[in-house]
Amino acid sequence: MSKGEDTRQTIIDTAHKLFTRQGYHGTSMRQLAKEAGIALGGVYNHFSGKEDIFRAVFMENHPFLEMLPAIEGAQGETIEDLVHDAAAQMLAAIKRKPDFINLIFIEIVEFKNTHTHEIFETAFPRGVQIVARMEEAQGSLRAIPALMLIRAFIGLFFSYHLAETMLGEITPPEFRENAMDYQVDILLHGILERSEE
Amino acid sequence: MSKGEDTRQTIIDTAHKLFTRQGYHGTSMRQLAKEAGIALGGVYNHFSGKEDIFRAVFMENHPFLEMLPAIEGAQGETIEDLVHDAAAQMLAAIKRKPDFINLIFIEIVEFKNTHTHEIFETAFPRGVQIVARMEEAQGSLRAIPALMLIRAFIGLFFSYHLAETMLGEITPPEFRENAMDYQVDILLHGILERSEE
DNA sequence: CCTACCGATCGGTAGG
DNA sequence: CCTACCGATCGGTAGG
Repeated sequence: MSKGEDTRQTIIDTAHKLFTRQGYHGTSMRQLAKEAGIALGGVYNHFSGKEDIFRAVFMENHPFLEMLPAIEGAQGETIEDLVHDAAAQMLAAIKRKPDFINLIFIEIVEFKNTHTHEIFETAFPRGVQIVARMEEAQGSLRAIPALMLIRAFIGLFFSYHLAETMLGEITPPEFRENAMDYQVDILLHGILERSEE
Repeated sequence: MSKGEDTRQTIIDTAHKLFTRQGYHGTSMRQLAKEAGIALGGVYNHFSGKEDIFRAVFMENHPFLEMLPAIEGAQGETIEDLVHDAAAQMLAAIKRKPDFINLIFIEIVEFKNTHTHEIFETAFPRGVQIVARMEEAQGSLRAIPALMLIRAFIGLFFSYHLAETMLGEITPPEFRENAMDYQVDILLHGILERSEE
């Protein structure tokens, strides 16, 4: 990696850290430059402006790019095993980068989703492949469009993460203990055909 | 209502509109004052500062205050009817105030949830009552803690709304058609005891 | 509730 | 002529 690419990556990583912790407008170019170890003016050799930096951070760290591999790499013989394994990997991805979903909030609040279509263009083909895989194994699944199943699955993690973020420190423990297990259980029960087990 | 209270309310309503559309840091005190029809300095006769205004907006317009009545007012003989009716009312509440959830994003990104505990203190007792009601009617419900059922139900709407916001304009229609119906169907199937219907 | 104004800091750019 | 970056400062705006 050249010196220039290295500096550019340092700026992106520093911006990612600061934006998710302090928000976009809450982070100044001066603070960003200082923490990245370069002068303010130097930032503009790599990016045309502040929004250009957010765009790069968003493209490199979008939650979908963490979630898709977790789903794609799920292992298991039965649907139950597949979903449980995918859920475990999603949970691990969330814990690895606990505030990566903040990027989506910034994108919605500050940029009105103007960058989301770029992410979607790269994520969509991979989503199609996942749908195809699910439809192959659809033996014991209920007759629900695969897109709706994926949406329910991904939605479960967004709402789980949102609830943990919002309520984590202020709710009684029984509101959160084993919450993920229960939510996955409800989802599984909701998408599987009823059968005599 | 006195003149002063009227002005205060105008500031809150204007701030609510601007914050949800432009974000917190994206809205200046000057713009807020101008759109509220008063001078910049006059705002500080009603609020101690910008954060104080957000706090008032947040307390008056928190999504929970829209969602709780929708759940509390649900009508129906069976669990299915109750959930379907509650879902319909939640959906109506979302459509009435399409970007009210942005307040939560601002609270998370800009304020790190510092105001959420205030909301929770007023919302919690009402949540307890809903739990009690659900446990009375728990005949055909699976053995899942009522708090987990409420969490799944509320989470469904957050993730639905988030998906609509993020993907609304850029996804093919089949990703969204009847999405709410399918998600409610999956939830219902997931929380109801299997029975010979 | 307004006019007038503050210390400081904002995102971005100058020449070298 | 290139790259990567500097110290200094631009015109405007932030909350108060």
